[in-house]
Amino acid sequence: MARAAIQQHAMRLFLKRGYAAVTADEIADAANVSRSTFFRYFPTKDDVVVRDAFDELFLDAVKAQPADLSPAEAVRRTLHQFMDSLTPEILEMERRRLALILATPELRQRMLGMYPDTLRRITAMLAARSRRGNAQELRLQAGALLGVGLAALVGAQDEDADYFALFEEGLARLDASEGRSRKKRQH
Amino acid sequence: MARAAIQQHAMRLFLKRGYAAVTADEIADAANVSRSTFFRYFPTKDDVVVRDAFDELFLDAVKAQPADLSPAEAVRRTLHQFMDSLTPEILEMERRRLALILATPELRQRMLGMYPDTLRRITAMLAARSRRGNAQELRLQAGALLGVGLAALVGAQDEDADYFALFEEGLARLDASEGRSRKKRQH
DNA sequence: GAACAATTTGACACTCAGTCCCAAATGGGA
DNA sequence: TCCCATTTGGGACTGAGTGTCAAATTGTTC
Repeated sequence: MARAAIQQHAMRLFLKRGYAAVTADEIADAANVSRSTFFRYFPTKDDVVVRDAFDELFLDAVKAQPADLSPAEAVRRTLHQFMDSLTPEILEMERRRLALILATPELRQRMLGMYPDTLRRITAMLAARSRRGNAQELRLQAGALLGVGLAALVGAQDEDADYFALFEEGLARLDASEGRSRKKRQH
Repeated sequence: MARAAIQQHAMRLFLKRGYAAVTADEIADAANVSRSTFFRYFPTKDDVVVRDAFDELFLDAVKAQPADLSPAEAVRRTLHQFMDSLTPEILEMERRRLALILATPELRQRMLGMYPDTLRRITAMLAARSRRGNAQELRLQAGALLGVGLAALVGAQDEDADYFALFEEGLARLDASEGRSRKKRQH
């Protein structure tokens, strides 16, 4: 209860006035909890925004894709499934959350700071999917996927383009350049 | 003068007692400057460590590699040249700096936070080398290189292996998987 | 329903990074 | 020597994050 209230009010305030302009005290007040409680639920202010309920689900969904798909293709399909299955409201909220992160230096940095961890999780997911290939090889595949994500992120910022579209395009290219030795199905 | 003194004393203290345990005040004292001066030269405490004199040089050196080399191969060669040309003392200092960054969450995060910027600079460098290929394509190449770097970084941490060795191995693989359409020379 | 234990919450004080502002020092020219 | 500009230092302030301890809440057992 407290947790949800904090997150909700925090997002509302952040979106209205910008991340930096809202203090932890204010959020706590708005959510009717004390500052202490705020920091008990969210060790840092960043956590309120950056903590993502979806990437766990997302990785599980990729893991569940047919084993004969290349990593890039498996990610691409999962992306589609998510876009299709999420309600428009949730999708819209996620978009705004992502936009806030990208527009705020601290949050962007925080998200990028999780890359090593994300890479480990992707590596583990790939290992579960293929169960062949040594750790270093799998890490490189994971790094390639993250590299595409990063390129999409920067592209989205610099060209003011859609992140998901760029990401998907990048995945397709990655698939084409590395996936020649794997079977492919059509989408 | 002040700048160098600050950086020197800061590194000495960080390496001795750990990054978090040393305050900006202490560093300023040790370097015989005021706190204000410290923050005038280094906007954040991180900057003292993370600010890298080499990556500028490194990118320039990659840019100067023969244009018929693949990006991965060009980077690989530049890496070799640097390892060979730097004095052992400087190389050792760089290793310790990197080790400090990797071992310190704040610094690691800070370094990763510069990835978008690094990607842009790599993209610009690739554009200067090839002058063919659209922005998105070049960004993806840059992303691939950074992905390899990230994989090496994580591998170095998790397997307690040498970062540079892993990075080079990753570059070789990247070159093999993408560079089939380009000429190659032997090292 | 009272008494009790455990967990959650709040209040408060503290450290430290980072910002701002203004006064003192420094260091060249003319 | 005087003047100007740039560099330095000295507080004072904000806000994030930590630690401690007491009060409140909740659940349990008799």
